[in-house]
Amino acid sequence: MPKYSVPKGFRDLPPDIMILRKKILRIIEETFIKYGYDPIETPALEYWDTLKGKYGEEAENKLVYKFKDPWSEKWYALRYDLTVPLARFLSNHVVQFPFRRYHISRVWRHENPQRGRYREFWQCDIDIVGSPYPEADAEIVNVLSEAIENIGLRNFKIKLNDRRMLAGIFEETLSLKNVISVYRIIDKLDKIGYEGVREELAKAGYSNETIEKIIEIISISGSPEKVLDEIEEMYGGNRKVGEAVLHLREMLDFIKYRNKVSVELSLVRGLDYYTGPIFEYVVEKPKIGSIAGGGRYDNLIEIYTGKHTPSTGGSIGIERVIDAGLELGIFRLDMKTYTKVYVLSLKHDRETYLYASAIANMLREKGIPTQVDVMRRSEQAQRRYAIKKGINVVVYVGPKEVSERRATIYDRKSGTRKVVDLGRVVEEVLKFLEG
RNA sequence: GCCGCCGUAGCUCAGUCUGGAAGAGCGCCGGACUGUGGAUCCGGAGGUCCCGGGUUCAAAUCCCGGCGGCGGUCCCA
Repeated sequence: MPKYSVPKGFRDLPPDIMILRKKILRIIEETFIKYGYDPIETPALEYWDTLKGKYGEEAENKLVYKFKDPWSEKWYALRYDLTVPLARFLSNHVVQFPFRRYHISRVWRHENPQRGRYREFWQCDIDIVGSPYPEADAEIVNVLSEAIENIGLRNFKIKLNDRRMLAGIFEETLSLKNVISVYRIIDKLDKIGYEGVREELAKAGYSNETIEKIIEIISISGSPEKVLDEIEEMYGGNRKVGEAVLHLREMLDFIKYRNKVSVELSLVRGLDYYTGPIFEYVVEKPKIGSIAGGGRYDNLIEIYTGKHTPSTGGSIGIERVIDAGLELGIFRLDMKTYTKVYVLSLKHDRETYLYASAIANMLREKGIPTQVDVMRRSEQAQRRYAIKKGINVVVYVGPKEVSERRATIYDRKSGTRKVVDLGRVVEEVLKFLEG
């Protein structure tokens, strides 16, 4: 046990992990930019009043980090997601609609940590503010899908539903009491199966007739078009259901990854602020929960700005993407440093070190990440260091090189060694790096 | 939050059952080795045995409570 440890559910990220994370984040960010999204950042800390009442009872009572500032006596909270801070941001800034923004940053949730779940994690969030139309929802799904695919994860599925279908069917047509508990139960369908859902509904006190109706609804499956047809036939008379079916149909027309989409009435999602389409990305193989999710929230921003501002968005959870990719063997933690070249000093005198430093600077000027010895270590110790770090090109500098104004380049991959004039070092090193 | 397993060096763990001097491998640092060995060998550093209490002549080991990690549940990214 280390003497000083980090708080539960929080982690340090050492260089090899950070190098992988940054690579993945770069791919995601490039995809976002390609679709016209621009970055924003907001504070980690918000006033508790800002976040209050947006996520649902359970989240706010147990999951949001909140505390009283001992100096000002004010209540603060660490942000729980990036969507509510966006809504708050809009009350302080004038933007042009559609406002397409991305936000890649940390969020905090006081949950019990386990596989793929941490108390501090990063979300890669995109939103379109201002559009009520299904093509905006479809664009979010397309961007997220492409980003996930660009990372190298191919075997994902997109579960799609609409809050209006849930409300129309369960709350209005069936007029169920305590719908939240029903949502909780049907949300578990994937894990416990139809029998499990039946049992839990019975345990919760619902009549057999009601249970069979619920089962009938959530067992509608097949292609998205077929599912929507059936729902419309059964519940199209309900205004909310009709709106949702129409919206999802139009949305599907714009989705490039339609073969990955399934419309599932058992998809619920916890956050209170969703009002229309909702979706979740899941991978089958590592059992890791969802890797991305989102939906439409037409009423959230109005709370902050006073203006009705329909919006839609979603986010990718980077730690789950990484955990899944590592487990599937798509990613490897094989890069320990960005450094490409190590300049090795064979003698620990001022002249040799100045010469080594000059060569390193020549390489750096060409943008080649280069290290020199600052430990005055033996040749062996320096060589071992370079090997351990996976630096394949070593430039040897000793009294001979200094007096002859030369350098010896050693390439570990090919095992070749070459003595070159000082003026040609950069050029020759580049050849080794490319070869 | 609840249930289960676990906690000994930076990491993986042995030792715990049956109480009696704190260990191994890997990693880290250095050397053998005269200037270009992903080798081999040698040496060195590194410990609150998770924390607190109890039992005992004696606790890493037994008992109680806490904390932390992992898996499940809940929920979600």
